[in-house]
Amino acid sequence: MQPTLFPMEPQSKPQPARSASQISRKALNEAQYEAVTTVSGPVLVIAGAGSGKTRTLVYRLAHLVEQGVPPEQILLLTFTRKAAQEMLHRASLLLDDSCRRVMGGTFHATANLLLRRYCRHLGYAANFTIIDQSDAEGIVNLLKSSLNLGGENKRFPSKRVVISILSKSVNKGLGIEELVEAEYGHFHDFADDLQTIALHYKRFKLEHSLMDYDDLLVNWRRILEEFPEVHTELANRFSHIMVDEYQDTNPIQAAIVRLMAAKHNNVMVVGDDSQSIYSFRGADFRNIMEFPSLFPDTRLIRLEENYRSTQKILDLTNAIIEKAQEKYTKTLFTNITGGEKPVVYGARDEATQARYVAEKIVALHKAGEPLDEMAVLFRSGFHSYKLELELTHRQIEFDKRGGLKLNELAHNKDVISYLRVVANPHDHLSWNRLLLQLDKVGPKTAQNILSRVKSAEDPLAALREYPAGKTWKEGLADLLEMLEALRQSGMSMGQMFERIMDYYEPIFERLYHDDYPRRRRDLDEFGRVMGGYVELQSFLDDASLDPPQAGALEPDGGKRLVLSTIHSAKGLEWDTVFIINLAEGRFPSAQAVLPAHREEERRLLYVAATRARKQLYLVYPQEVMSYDSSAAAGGPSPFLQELPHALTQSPSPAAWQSQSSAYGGGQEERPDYSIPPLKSASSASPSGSSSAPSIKLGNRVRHPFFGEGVVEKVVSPKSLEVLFARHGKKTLHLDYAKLELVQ
DNA sequence: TGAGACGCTGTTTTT
DNA sequence: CAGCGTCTCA
Repeated sequence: MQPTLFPMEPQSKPQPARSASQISRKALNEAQYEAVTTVSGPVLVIAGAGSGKTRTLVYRLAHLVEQGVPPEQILLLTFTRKAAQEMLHRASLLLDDSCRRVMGGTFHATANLLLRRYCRHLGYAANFTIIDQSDAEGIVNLLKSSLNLGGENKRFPSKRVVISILSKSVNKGLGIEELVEAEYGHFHDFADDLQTIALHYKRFKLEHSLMDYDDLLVNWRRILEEFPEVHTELANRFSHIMVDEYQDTNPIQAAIVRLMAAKHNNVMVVGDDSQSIYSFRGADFRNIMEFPSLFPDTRLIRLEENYRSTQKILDLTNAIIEKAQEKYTKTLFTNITGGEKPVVYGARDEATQARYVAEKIVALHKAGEPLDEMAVLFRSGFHSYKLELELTHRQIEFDKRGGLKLNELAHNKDVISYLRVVANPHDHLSWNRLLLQLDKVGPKTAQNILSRVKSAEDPLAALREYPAGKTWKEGLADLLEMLEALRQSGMSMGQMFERIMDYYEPIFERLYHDDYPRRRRDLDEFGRVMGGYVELQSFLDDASLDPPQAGALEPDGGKRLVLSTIHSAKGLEWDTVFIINLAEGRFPSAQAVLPAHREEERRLLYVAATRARKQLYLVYPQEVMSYDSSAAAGGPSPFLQELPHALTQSPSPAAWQSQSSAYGGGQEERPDYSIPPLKSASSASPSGSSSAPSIKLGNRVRHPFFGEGVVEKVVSPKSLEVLFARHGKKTLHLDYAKLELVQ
């Protein structure tokens, strides 16, 4: 996360082609070669998982430059900034450093750079602040109270839902009313209020020079659509455009691509409809299929040979996607033979699952597998907590990706707010946060102060004149003094951090008195990241657009195991992949009830499983505890149950012996539970296998966690559907669940 | 009007 | 378990 502004400036003269490399021909298969060398006109590449998509993009990049296309005229849009940099790096190895001058990054980061330059056309000052989702939610909160909405009504959508509705409305180009009717029927009564909030939200952002993620895209499109001279300038500037992960773009991004390519029409997009996993961000996998209608005479190229996984893994992933309701046929094949069938393992609970995975990793590592060639993937950030404990105990180093970001921690947000106010004094969202930190200042006072300085040219100066209450006069003066000091240029980012901490430290300790020592470490880490920047604005931009992972110090070169959400694992691959918590209620996520959402969850599993080169483990706990240690869910995910049995194997009992757990080893083992794979090996807990007397339809049964229930359905000789009084309907497998008949 | 205590609820994924 | 809203007291 170094400051990486991509050069926008001079266009260099065409580079003479370096030695005509035959690189491409040999290193590429026929379809890849065609994709690399088709440099004019629109091209759509449907690239199956592991089909050498990145390789193709990298070679094409090098090929273009080699053909004499000035790197500055190439625009590479990727899903993460890291992906762009990785590709530019690899292209520069193939050819030379000129590849580095290609303009590349995410849609959002590129929008940011362009808008800093052109946003004045839209009435925005160039020092606008980019806000993240929680900032956006903060605005909704402010509006809710100032507009007196939702107050007493408990059913009013939460700020989170409000923002997702507003965002969807923007991304899908639907009116609030329309959208609410279509997708949020239960909020029908609030459609008007939502409309009001939407209006004020928009106004608030404009008045205070704030842009959210959607604004970056929408405003990029607007300057292209509404300002022909800007459109011409930009469309002329980029002669070649490439877009990666096109299946995860939304209609706005599609429009941007169309407009940016309007002059030269040399645009290649790459993607895989089976791997579309961002519909919550407005993406629609059908977008990729519509590309040819956006660009007539599109050349369609399919990459279908998989170079990543063994046939045994591919058989399973094909089976996963085979079940998809809607799919565009694409047959993946590989020439990689051998390997093991994917392993399916039902652990008793999360602790056992963590232990199993950790022990397996240790064993594989001992057998020579480098730690960084293994990864553990999961649906949601918190799914790995137990495993993190286990790994920490065993001193296995890991990197966690996805989940909490450094800039999402409240105390780091505080620090960001000071800087934001310096960069953009009209940012009332940040002002509000800072004012609330003053002792004796609450929401009312903060609003009063802000409404008075609203129209001031220089809010800082205006505040100094403000008739402060005597209880908080001093606090305000200190704050202003600190901000004034930051505003004087000449301070390095490191010095700014020091100055902020001088002021903030006592406030910080008061605010977070229970655990400020722990939080202090995050702040120091944050300060170090900040110290790496030269420019305040680029630090703030990156803090929103490319936030560093919490707890992940910059890589020290040591090889580490990777823990990652599936979303953050997109595009990556490892020898060995564990997918954990593949359990009912967790994956697919319990929230995914609509068919379309469940379909996306299935694609998510597909993405996860196709990350594996040699070995794949699918693991789930029989019981999942929720935070208050009641049973919440558990048992194999429906996705697992529908997979053909022949494609997977159970772990051999000898493969891992239950040693004393690193944590909770002494915990009373609940005698009712046997560890499934060991059960047949008779080492199961004593009373475990005595369960499952013949249970019939209509019987009352007792389950150790779910309590009492009635058998509703006998699915198979070994599995039942039981309706529990307190936990609803569960499907239980008699080999795993200990059920007692209740007389 | 602000601060702090208490009790209820709901819990993805990311730019 | 945190992040709400609600309630009470200063």
